[in-house]
Amino acid sequence: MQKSEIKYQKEIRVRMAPSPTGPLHIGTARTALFNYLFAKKFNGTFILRIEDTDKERSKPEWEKAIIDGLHWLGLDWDEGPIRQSERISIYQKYLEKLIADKNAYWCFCTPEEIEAQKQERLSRGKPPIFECQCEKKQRKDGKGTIRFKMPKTKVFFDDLVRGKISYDSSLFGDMIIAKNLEEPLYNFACVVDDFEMKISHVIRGEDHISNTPKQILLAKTLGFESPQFLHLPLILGQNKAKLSKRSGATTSIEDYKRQGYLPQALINFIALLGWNPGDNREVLSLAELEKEFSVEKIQKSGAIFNAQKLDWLNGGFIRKMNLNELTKICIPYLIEANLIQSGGVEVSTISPMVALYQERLKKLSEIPELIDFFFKNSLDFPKEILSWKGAGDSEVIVSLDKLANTLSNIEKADWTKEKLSEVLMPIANELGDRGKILWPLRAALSGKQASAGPFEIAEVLGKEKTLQRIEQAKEKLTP
RNA sequence: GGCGCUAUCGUCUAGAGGCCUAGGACUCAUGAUUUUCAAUCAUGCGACCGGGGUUCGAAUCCCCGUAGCGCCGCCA
Repeated sequence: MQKSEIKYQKEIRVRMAPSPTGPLHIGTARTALFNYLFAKKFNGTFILRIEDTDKERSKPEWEKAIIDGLHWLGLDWDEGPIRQSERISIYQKYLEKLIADKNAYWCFCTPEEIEAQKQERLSRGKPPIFECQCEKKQRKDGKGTIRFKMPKTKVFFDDLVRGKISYDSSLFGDMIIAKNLEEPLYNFACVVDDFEMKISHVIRGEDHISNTPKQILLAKTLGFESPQFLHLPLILGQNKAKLSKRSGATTSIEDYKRQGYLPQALINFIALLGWNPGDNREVLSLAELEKEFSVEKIQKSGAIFNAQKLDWLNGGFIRKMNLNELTKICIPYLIEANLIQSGGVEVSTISPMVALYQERLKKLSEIPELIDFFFKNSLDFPKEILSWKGAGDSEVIVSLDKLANTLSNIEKADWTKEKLSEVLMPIANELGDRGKILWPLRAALSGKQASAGPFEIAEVLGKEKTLQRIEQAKEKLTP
């Protein structure tokens, strides 16, 4: 399939058009990313348009959530947000023109009549569309809708990633473009705005592909030149269907943030879902994406959301972070886990603990369970954890005694992991099996099967607490 | 049901007719390192949907199947 060429002659203007009916969806975020990258690539303008024509479902708090999410991801726009709800008079003008020109008409059929006709057509193997042939001037409830008189023709368009696509509009029916003069509907408002805002390229999800011919015909009727279209493949869930909350997948950016994913990781990941830089690089920053982005490399088929790869990317970005920055964003998780009080702890107190787990962290939300032992006065764990390679209680007690004796001789001022290692390693080596002493130490200090190393933990804990925990471990083993 | 789109390891992908014994990444397995877990490094497992063409030669081009997905709202 031949891909069509991007028209450069006019100013590049793209838009991101979410409807504020829910949190920022991962698919919406990806559409935003590609629009953003496209604008950057061609030195164009990126516009944020809020499609809030649905009065019932649109909520200001969702608009805020979407805007916050976009900011968090670092996807900033050049114009907007422009709300469709504030442009009703513009749509009204075109609606009146359409009606005056007899390209649109009022339909007073009832929902029941419409449904009945669709069912009837479906039973005959025809597309379930509705054709209004009524001459009604009014409905009992006084309500009606405005329908676009769909021209019956073949529609062709050149999609920037899919190439030539054609449709037969005689299969469409006269679509409703507005509930009334004050309430335009998506397909119509979208066409008017794309024209009014001089949008040069419409970059959106593949689920809009079948709206495209309808919008092209509407635009043509209104005398508008249609923008170029670029339909992105869908993000799929494990079930290979469009990623949805219903199927149990996490879909909102807010939830990913809450789980401790970094915006860089999310951006990197969704960029790679359906696009690649043309070489083997996998880890890319937004700045690098801006530099490398190319329409030619956009995939045609949908991509299944692979959370394991996201985790891998996230872990990588966490490892590269500045420790203080990392600690700051970890603190809310510690507060939520009741390990520390809000506002009561300095970053410098926590950062040494975070430092020990920076390379073990995949998501921020894992930090409380990893470092909780630092905050406790006594550790609650089964004594078996202290045993290295099945050593008996008495054997472990011997090791712990030796540790207590050795460590108590180290000056508080010398209490660094280097010094601890210097003192303890010779002893551990003498034993032939370092684990005989190092494992009980680490286990006694952390109370965990797996943790950071004993010297590092001891350093953060300090001399007093270290010795105290060794004592507590001994008590556990003494009947 | 109609229309449209898509089709390479389990997943994300490289591949523009010979460079393909199909490359990389995630996952998984094994090993090295190591006091544990990570991290890191090394190795391994693993795919061209099927059938016809075209061609000296096809993962790549064409056709036909098949499958999956999307849309068919007074939602966007």
